[in-house]
Amino acid sequence: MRGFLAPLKSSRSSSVFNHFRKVIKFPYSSQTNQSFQQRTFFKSNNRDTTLVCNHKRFEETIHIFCQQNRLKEALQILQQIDKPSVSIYSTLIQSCLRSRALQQGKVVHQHIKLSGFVPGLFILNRLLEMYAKCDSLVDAQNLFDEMPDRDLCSWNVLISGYAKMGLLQQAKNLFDKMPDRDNFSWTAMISGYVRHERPNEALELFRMMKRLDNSKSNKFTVSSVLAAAAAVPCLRIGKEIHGYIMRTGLDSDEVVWSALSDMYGKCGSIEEARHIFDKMMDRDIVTWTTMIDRYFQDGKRKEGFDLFADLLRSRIKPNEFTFAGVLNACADQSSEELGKKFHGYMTRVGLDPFPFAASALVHMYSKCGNTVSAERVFKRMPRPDLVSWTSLIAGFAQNGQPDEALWYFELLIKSGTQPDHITFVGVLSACAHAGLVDKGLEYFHSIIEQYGLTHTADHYACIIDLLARSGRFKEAENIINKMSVKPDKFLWASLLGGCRIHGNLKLAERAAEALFEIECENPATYVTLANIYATAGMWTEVAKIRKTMDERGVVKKPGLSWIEIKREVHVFLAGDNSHPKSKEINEFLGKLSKKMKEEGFVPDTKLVLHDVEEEQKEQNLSYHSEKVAVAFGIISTPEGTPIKVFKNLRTCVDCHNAFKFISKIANRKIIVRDSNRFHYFEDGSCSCRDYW
DNA sequence: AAATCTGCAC
Repeated sequence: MRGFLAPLKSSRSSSVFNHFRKVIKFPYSSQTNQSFQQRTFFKSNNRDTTLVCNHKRFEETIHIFCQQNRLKEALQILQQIDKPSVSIYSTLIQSCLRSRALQQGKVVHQHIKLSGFVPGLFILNRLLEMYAKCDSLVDAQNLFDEMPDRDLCSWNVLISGYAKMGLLQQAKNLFDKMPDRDNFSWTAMISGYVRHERPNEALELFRMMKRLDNSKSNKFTVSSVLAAAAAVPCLRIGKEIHGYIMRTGLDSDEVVWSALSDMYGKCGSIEEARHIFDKMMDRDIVTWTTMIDRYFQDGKRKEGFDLFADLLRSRIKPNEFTFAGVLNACADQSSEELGKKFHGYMTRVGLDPFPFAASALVHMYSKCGNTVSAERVFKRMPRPDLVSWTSLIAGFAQNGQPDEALWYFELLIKSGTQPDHITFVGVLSACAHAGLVDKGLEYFHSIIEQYGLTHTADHYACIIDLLARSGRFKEAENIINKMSVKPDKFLWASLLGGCRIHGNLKLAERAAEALFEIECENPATYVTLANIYATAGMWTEVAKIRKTMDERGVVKKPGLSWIEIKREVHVFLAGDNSHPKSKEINEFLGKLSKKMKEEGFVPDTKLVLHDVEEEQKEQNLSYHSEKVAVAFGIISTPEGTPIKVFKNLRTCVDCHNAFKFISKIANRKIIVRDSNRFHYFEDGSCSCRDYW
């Protein structure tokens, strides 16, 4: 580069020029040619230097433009050269491949054909790869068929291109036809299966490979096959491969170790994964991120954050994937303060506009109930992708801002982006939150009619939720009876919930029966059904359900609520008085209850089985966990501060009503996020129009 | 001269 930029000595340059003048076409007059040189050669060098135009320099210019991804300019210069060398073509094709520029790649291919250059296998394979990677398999296939000679590489490039696109059958056909196979062929085929979620076929192929020719496996093959074992997931097979790796001495590569650790993590053996992680000599950011995320997915938040802290102390820099995982963990426990800290860090290192990281930020702020910040992050994104749009829409929907959610959806459509099935989950739940049944139905039908997508089980669950909540059971049943996919547990649970609100006993029994078949261990189904019977005064049935629960050993999960105050998370369990301020909280709640009764609050006594907590309440002053958390929030923050509380289960009806009164009496905005939605209470009313 | 491990939205 430096040599190229340095001016040539004039005496030498003229002879070089003469040497090449025969093979260079000059479409410009000498005057224009002069300015052309300066324009192309010295973009990055302001020195006014006299240069001689020669073949070599044209080629070097092309190399530089390719390095800078300035394909258009490189192609312009290509037109000036009569007989480009192999390396020029190779550089150009590689550059097209890198920027996935199919059209420019075709121009180069055309140039090769017209220039009379007879491409060797090297160039042809490059072209083949370019077509395969630009997803233009028709061109790749045509070229492959035209090729007079093919080597292993040609086959492999085509196979790995076919396999990556998901055309596994075609790839397999090619693979079977191959005269000879090397480890590239095997790896391409195996990783194709893994990538398209067919791990068992990948493992089968690996077994076949071991049987036919053991020497063909290398670090790439075993990494792929470990990913297959992780995807099943099957610890036994994973351990077998681990043994194989040790026997064959393939354990010297970092990526293999990384895949190994990942396999153990995914197969549920996190200690073993950490053990391998600790033994690794040279951990890269992928390894770190994998390990940290594994902890989070295992519900081990503390270990995850601790490891992240270790990472920040190391010399390895976290990337946007790392932050996406960590922010997701913040979102799960709604730690806005912690999330903000990471946001600040991301801004400092310049990671915040990356789509992956920005979407995670939008998600985190939404899950913490801060749609203002979520929207701000979104608006700052240079080019928001579909995931960011969907995060924002879903965030507004969950936060009781359906108008904003639908407004952003319309904006998304106007921007020309095609929504996907997940976007519509957000849209439909926004309609549910707003009680917009007909609008919801309209969107539901538009999924197929306007957007050419198919209805997923999630869409059906959403629309049944919407119809059942508003008591439109006939329509709900009609949809269920002619659904294109099997109704899942979320759909039945929505229907059951709707039946509870409207006291539809017959349909409730159908829903509960279906739920018992899918997951007989979920206590929520028993409790809801019992409550429906209780409301109808059918006490024998209630007793029967209690008995069945005992027999099957079904236990209601304990309700858990938490609140973050000054970066510290306080967790409350119903009936648990271990918090240092327990006495104060109970006193406050006692006073509050009295005041609430005066204001006309009637505790809901019909719901006998909804909670055991309920029954004990009057006797020992043990309150629902979310009530305790709210009370603690009120007494530990200055007047006027909004209270944000989170619960692992769904908020109970009684508390939902109580919070309306509390928001008025204490003059506080109360925000409760339960397992699946937000509830906003202000001055005696709640924003959720869909709740109970 | 081609490839292997992480991964945001419901």
